[in-house]
Amino acid sequence: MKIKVKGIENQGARGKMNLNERSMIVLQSIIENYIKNSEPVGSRTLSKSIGFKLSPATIRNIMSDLAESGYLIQTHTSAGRVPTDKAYRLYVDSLSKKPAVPEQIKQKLTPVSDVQGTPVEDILSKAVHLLAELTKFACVVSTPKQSVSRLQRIELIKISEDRILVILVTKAGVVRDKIIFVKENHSQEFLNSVTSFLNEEFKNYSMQEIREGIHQSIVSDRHRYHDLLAHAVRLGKKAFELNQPGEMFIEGQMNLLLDSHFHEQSSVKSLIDAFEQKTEIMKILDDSMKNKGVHIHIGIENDYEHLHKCSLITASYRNKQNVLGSIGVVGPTSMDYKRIISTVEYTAKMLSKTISEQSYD
Amino acid sequence: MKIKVKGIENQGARGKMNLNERSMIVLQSIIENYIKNSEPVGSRTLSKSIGFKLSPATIRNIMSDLAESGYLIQTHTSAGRVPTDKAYRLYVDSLSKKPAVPEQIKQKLTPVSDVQGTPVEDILSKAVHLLAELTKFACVVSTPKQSVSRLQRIELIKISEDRILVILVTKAGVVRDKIIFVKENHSQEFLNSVTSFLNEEFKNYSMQEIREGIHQSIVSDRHRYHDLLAHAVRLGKKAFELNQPGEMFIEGQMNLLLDSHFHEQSSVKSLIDAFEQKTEIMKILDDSMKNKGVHIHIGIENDYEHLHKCSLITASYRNKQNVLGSIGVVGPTSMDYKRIISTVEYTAKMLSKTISEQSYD
DNA sequence: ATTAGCACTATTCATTAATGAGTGCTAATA
DNA sequence: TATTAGCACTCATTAATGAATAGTGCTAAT
Repeated sequence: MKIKVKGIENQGARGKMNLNERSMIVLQSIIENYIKNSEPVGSRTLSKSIGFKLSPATIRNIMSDLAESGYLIQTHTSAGRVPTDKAYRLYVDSLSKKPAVPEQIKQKLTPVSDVQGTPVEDILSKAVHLLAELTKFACVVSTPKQSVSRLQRIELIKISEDRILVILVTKAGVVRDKIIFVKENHSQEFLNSVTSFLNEEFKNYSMQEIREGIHQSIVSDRHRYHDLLAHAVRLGKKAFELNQPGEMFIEGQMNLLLDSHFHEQSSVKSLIDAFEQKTEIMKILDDSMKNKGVHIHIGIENDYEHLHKCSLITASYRNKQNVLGSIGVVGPTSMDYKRIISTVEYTAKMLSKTISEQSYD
Repeated sequence: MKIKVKGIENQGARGKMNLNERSMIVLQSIIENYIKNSEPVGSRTLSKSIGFKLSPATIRNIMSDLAESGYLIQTHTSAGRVPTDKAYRLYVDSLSKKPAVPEQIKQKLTPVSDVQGTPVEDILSKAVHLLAELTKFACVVSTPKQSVSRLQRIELIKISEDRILVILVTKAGVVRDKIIFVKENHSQEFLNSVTSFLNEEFKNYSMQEIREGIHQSIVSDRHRYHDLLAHAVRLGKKAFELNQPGEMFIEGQMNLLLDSHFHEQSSVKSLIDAFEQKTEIMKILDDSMKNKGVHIHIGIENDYEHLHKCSLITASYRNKQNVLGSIGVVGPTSMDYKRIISTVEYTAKMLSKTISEQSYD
């Protein structure tokens, strides 16, 4: 009892603020050590690897305090200590300035911007592939959100008596096609009139706006062409209906299995489920579109239970007008945050740049 | 020495033909046992599980012969026996008639055919997903080969001053879009003329035929429209250039890692490489389009070294006119061939049916 | 031709003991 | 008062041992 109290007093003395500078450095050192070797780190090892001189005994005291404040845990009594999610959070928050992107990574990523007239999907797929190769973790990227994409062009092509091929080209350069079924047998000429009407009316509007405004439009313009309008609206409604729930490309799942941090069976199985589900990871990607910069979700911070054992680093990409989607890395909580964060950030930047250059405006 | 010879004589006596019927049954029994439990099978176990009465000793003799003929190997002296690739080959070749498809599998696969106006890619992706779920292995499917696809419709859409969006719709219902860059600033009206010329000229021809014939065409028709033709050919050449090297969807890679047969690290790593490479597996899928029915590649039979530890079961799918691509399963050499073969076959059939219904003709 | 019996072999499993990395506490030190 | 050295203690990992087990191959009997 007495002893416990003394320990707490000690901690109180050292940590007048949230954490005294020295213990902060120790914690940082532990984290970086653990990230590197993925093994619990003990006081002896640390005493050597740390910058300045400090005996193992002193470090043990500090560690003891850190453990009590919830930054470290022990897997068992006589083992070294392992950082908690709380520690990682403190660590990434304290990363003063984003570290420079290594030249090597920059070079590897140049192929992303080296594309002429490539479909956006291919660019995304290339980017996520490279990201997986660089980070050695699983990576995901969401395709541009249809709802915020602005219309560049719509085209209606008669395919057969009852089928019309709808082509939507967005400003971002995404081409979406879908086939709609109709009862009436429209001529291609008629479809052309509808097409040019829709193009005039809706160019530059986002899909969402179009979907919401398509009724409005009838009302105000009712007088002009009568028959045309009725059909145009009917076709337009079908054409602009959102069909895809939003896609996601995944790469490098395998990397996770070979990773030393995931040697436990259970957490791997969890992750597999998470990737099969898709929706939960998609949610995180969508969230990441709301704010600028890199987003970091560490272990337990994730709502989704299957992601409790891993961290996600995400960043959105955009063209000149809009935020389109986001790209991210899924790895163990003990990933090399410095490196991953800067890599993700840089990749997203390159992606934005490339897609912006390809956009129409 | 004497003994060895005696063994060979024994084998000779039993196997007047290639393999006497009884040893065939024993081999079959061993294989099925090993497929089920993925553990070396011994004479005692077999003596019980085999249909008719046969003492362990007799079975040992038979096994010894089979081992000498290269159908079985032992991992070590006092272990049971394990079938070789040669044995699996004999086994699948002797599967007299394709076993019936379990009702359960049929039910699971009905969703594939339950699609109205869905893009072919989505159908493929759904099929391969279901196949992976059913087989619990990794599954692949190749997208319809562009070169054999027949043209239903081509459309040229002016996107910006120097960019034209090309839409190719094939009979199979695949919509391919690509953007081509041009120097001249053509009007949309002009593009429309080119479009209808190309459509008239090339409808129902395969992409390959079109690519080969596009020169021919100029020559014969030289007189008709002059200026138009020159441009049409130039644009057409660009438009029909094959852009994609042929895609492939992969699903269920993770299944392999959880599989009991792949407990060795090395073979998993090999497979990962094989999937990253893609080209080698693609080759096998392409090969499978040349002949009807199910194709089976067992372990060492594969040219590609990384696939030596696994088997591939593939089958092509088609629409009414053409073989379009193929779908397949990648699993351990000790997979349940009966089940997998029939499942792949049935899936391919459903796929063909579904796609045929969606084809235009 | 088949089988029973026996000697022999290699794996697997549990037990034990030795090693070593690490902690916590106390007492000495600067 | 903060730091450090020293010591007892804990627990995981490793290696060694031996018993149990599943399997084979050979020989002799049926």
